[in-house]
Amino acid sequence: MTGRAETLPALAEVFRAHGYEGASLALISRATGLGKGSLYNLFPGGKAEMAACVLEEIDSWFETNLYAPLREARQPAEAVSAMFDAVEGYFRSGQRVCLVGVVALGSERDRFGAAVRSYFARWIAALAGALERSGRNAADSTALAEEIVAQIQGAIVLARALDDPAVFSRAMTALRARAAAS
Amino acid sequence: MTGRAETLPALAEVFRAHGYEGASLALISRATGLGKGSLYNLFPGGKAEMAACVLEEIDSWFETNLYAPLREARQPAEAVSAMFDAVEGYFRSGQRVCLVGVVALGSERDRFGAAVRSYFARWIAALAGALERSGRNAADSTALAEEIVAQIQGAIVLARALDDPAVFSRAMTALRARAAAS
DNA sequence: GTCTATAGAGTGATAGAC
DNA sequence: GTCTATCACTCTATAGAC
Repeated sequence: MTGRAETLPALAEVFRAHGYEGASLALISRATGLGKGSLYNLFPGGKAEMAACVLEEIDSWFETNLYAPLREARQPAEAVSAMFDAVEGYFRSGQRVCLVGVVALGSERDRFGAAVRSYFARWIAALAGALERSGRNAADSTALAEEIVAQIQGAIVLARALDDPAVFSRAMTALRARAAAS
Repeated sequence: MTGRAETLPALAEVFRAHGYEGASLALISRATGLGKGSLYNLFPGGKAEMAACVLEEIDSWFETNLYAPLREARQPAEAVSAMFDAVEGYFRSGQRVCLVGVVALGSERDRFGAAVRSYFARWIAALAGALERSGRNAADSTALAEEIVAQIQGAIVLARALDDPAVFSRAMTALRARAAAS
């Protein structure tokens, strides 16, 4: 009696590890412990629906754990700091890839374009709002938020390329300092 | 009588557009205009050898057009500025993906690990050297070089995710300013 | 009986290797 | 072009819950 929710974490790891095209149903079947029948019962739309559900789950995790706190924080500076904690934990210091970023770089971008755009646009908007409420003007806040989100994505690429998690941690430390500065 | 060199640009575009797994021999055959037989004649190692050659070609383009000028510049500040020009042109304002970055994020990372690591390590080292010769201390130069290279990678992700080349251009403008600052 | 969940053989298409 | 392996996917069969 397994539902979609229980399979999503394993599904997400397969897509992260192999990408959309590389995640074969055989791999998915092995990773989830579910036969093809069960998978198609849970996800009638096949692989595309599986990926869409995974992206949705990721989106809602970020909404709950990052965006909402950034938006609602009474102490925005602390919320920004907490965001960096969450980011370091979630991406395992750059050893875990950002699936939404991977999709944005791949040829599946068009299929999931709306979800990808929304994920990043809301991240930037929530962060920019927190920066603004902690004393910056609107234009600077948006610019810095965009830089921070991009730097996080780039730090994942670089940490994996150099096979060195310290690269990711250093980048987060530098970003914290920039976010905290005047 | 086509050689490897003539097929590499088309090959590179296929890998950039579809990723390593998504670049099928059928796509490659169509993009290069070569039959499968010719492809295996040119690249006996198959798809893996094609990708390795493409990465090598990219590496040597960067070596010639970015790293060497950064290392040898008599006016390092101008060389850094020229690097940003080259980067904006090469990545088409973020509409063209960095294949080395894509490989770093994918499951093919281990296969091409040495090439990927070398590409980014040499970029950072060459840039850090130019920053140092333009007046910074060694530690700051390395840190800033790492940040800049990561930010370029992240700006590609973000520009594609938001489907907005202006995101990439803004990021490059901000980086130029940081590189030029004291 | 009707339902949902399961496993897995079997489908044609297409993969990469040669 | 020819090969075999594997692709995403369909379908049949079977299970237990009600």
